[in-house]
Amino acid sequence: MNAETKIIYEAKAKVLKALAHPTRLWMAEQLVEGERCVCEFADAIDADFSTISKHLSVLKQAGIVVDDKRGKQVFYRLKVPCILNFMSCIESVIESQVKSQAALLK
Amino acid sequence: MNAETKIIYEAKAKVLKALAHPTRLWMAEQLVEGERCVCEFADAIDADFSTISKHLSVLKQAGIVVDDKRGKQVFYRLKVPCILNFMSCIESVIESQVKSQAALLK
DNA sequence: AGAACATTTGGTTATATTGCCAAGTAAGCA
DNA sequence: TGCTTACTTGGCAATATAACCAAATGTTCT
Repeated sequence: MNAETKIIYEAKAKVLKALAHPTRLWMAEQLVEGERCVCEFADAIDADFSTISKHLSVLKQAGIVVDDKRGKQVFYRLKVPCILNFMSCIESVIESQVKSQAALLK
Repeated sequence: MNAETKIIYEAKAKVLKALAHPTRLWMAEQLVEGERCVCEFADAIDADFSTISKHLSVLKQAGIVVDDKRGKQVFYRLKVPCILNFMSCIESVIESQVKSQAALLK
């Protein structure tokens, strides 16, 4: 792995890392259906407002979402909408794991 | 977000987390082309043998790879081969970021 | 059986992440 | 202008991750 490859994989990993948290992943998936304001996430998630804000900031830093302040509210939406694409793969990983564990119980 | 949803997103996040490291992501992508033994990774990656082994163990725990000991060597391969699918999306996130940054320089 | 090789595991330290609280900012309303 | 609402930011403590070294395991070769 040369220096350039390393930089590329660090960049890719950073994007994945941003999504690799249950709350952030859930928020990203919600955004597939359209923009949401921070208050809507705050209603749905049992965590401090500041925690939610920080999670959104991680997604923003990673280039996954963009924010848009309108009046008192801040709306977030997906910058690159293809995130939905990989969830089916993640789900098949989990499914395959569940099957392996079930096989062990036999 | 109810308790069940939370568990599902924790499981999904765990898979993403396993891939969210430059070395592990690179290894997973290498495996798209076919199985590799630990020694092959050790040749390509500038890190301790034990570090590489631990990374592979994280991928295994997450259900992304399976291992297969043959003689003295241990071969790893993808358990669920669709990982390639999401890299194009990650790449477009990065591309979009590069464009945003380029726009700022104008 | 003992040496050599390939890999894993345990232990430690450095660093990063998470989540809460408290304080700060910015917009709209009284 | 001051109050309230909607967030963001800073700071801190708890926990998780990462990398290395050293030691352990399992396999083949002599």
